[in-house]
Amino acid sequence: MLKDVPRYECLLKAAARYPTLNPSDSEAFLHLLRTGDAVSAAEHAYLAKHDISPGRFMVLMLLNRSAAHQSKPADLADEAGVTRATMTGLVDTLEKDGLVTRKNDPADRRAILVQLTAAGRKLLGAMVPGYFAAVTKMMQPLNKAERIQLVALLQKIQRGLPVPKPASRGTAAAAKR
Amino acid sequence: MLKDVPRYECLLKAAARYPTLNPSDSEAFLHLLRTGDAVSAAEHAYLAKHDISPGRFMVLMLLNRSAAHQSKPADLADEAGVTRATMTGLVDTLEKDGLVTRKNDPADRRAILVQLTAAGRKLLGAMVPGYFAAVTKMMQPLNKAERIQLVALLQKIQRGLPVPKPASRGTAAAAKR
DNA sequence: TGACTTTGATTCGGCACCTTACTATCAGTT
DNA sequence: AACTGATAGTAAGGTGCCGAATCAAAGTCA
Repeated sequence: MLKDVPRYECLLKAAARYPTLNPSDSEAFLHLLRTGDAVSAAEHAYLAKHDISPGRFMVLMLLNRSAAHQSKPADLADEAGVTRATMTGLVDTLEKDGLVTRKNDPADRRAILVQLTAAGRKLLGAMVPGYFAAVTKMMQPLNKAERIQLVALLQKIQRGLPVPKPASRGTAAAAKR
Repeated sequence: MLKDVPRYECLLKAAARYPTLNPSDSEAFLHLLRTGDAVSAAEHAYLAKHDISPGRFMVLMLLNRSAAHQSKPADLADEAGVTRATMTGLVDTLEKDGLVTRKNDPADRRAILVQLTAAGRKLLGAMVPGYFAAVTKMMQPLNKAERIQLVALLQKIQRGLPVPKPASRGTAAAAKR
């Protein structure tokens, strides 16, 4: 992802060739992509120290949040914003590492329940405090007022955007009616 | 990527369990990740209409920017922020689609030059105006003052972050001395 | 009940990206 | 000229994610 955002004057020059290019818009767009990517990379780097990917970490956090420490893959996929196929893969590797187990859902024989194991809870206990500390450190350069401002600006953009995509099946059907 | 950012009150509750969790920081962090991801997905969706990936598009844009419409893969990789191995793959598929060609660099027999073909220029001509228009549309919800504010906030965060990572080889050696 | 649509989970193939490990080539030192 | 070390490009193998296709089990409605 683009090592350096072009300087504003370069954008101005480019705008001469492309009438649809708005330098200020493009600048904001590029910075948003770039910073989002950098933050995401920093998160990835922290999680990698514990041998876990962002996707797997999210699954663990979602399970940890639920009272019974268990959920159906389809629900996890919807909450995490990934496809069910992807969730199958995530659960596969988590299970291989002994962090979750699969068991049959007594209420629906098609479904299974993914459950956090003791090892999974232990791993979370060991890494979650450091995770939040890392998040705080990343946001350090902004004071509280600035953070609020940032959230407000991001939300404005967000609302104008088509909902991400991995709608998979559930939401597609839900949207149709 | 997390379909809905948790509401602030949920973050407050979570903070009770995890002393290192700062709700305001986490909220900003989550929104940044989420919006960055959504914007990137929107870009991806636009480019997909022209059967091209963000990575390949970036290569075409970088080539288009240079006067001779040609560059060495190593330079492209550095500018695009990907590894050289990844650049080999990107150029492979671009070449397969006839958008660029590889030729030997007369000045260095290890190197090659990647060159934009007429088809590549034609494709860019057809899609770049729409691309910038889409960018502008995404940033529509923000007025100019807000965009400037956003860029300023993002830059503050950016500067506190470790430089992304795919340093590959060039910068690693450069940084060592 | 039987025929339909929906939903849950999975498999498969594909893409983009990474790291690691090579083979050429070049450039500086002795 | 030979030695050393950096650099150019690539191949191989792995990860994370997606879309499409498949199959079993529910749900729905005549």
